[in-house]
Amino acid sequence: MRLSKAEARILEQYWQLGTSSVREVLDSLPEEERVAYTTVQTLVYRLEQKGALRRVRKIGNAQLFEPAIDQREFRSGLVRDLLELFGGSPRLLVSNLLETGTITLKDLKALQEARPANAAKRSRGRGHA
Amino acid sequence: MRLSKAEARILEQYWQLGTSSVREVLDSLPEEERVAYTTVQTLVYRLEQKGALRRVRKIGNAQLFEPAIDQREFRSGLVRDLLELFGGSPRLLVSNLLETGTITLKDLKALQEARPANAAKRSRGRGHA
DNA sequence: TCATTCCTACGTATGATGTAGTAGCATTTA
DNA sequence: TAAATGCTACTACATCATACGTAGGAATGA
Repeated sequence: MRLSKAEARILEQYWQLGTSSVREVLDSLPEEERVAYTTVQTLVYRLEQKGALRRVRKIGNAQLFEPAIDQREFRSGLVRDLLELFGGSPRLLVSNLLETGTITLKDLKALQEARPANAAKRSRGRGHA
Repeated sequence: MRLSKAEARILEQYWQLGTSSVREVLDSLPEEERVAYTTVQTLVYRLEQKGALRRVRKIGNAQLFEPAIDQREFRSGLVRDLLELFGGSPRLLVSNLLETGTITLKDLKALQEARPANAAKRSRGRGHA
């Protein structure tokens, strides 16, 4: 599933807010990103069509939606796509982070210590933040 | 500068081939990605307009192009964009790589050892792998 | 030189995306 | 209950991206 930038932005809000209406999402956007109600609505519909949101129930006549995909999985997809442009090498990607000073060796060390060995196994099946 | 996926794909070929013609790029694409000559041409033109390629000279009546931007810089831009969707946290990004098993602790260790401390300074002005 | 081949310039078609408007039903409220 | 408000569903439309076709000029070779 491929989401556009604007769609991803809305989905982000849903992850942050949890189940909510179009209106609530709109209101949650910072001033600078404010768009028309129907613009958000369209994006929400497209996200629903793509299976990224699902409608859960109505409150009054407002339809509530909630995320239907996991943020972690979504991000993994993004990373996967990006990796294609790094010749499939995650090490090149991390190298880039290091070279541009985006991340430091200290950061890496911290990550390693936070994740002693069995890290990979943890990744499935628990609620997200 | 923002490149589409297809454009980025063509630019990749240029980085690999160096100075070359539309025809050469087309021929260099693997079977599964083969498209029409004019499709590549369109992409090359757009890349030129965006300043990612520049025309260098003619051989016969074929125009030769070469990359006008650095692969490393380009990738950095991509990573920067991606990071926005990780709440700007490179550590979250690397966490994701670890959690999905895309990269291992061993990889990280290797990277760290390959780059003792002065890593950031090395990043400019040498050819890539 | 004349046919063939190749390249360029330009144009077309289609689908995705960003942004928003309108009509009308549902809900709330005077 | 009738007006006001809010939400949904549908539509509109401009722009971008992908992909390709065609016309015609340049180069090549017989």
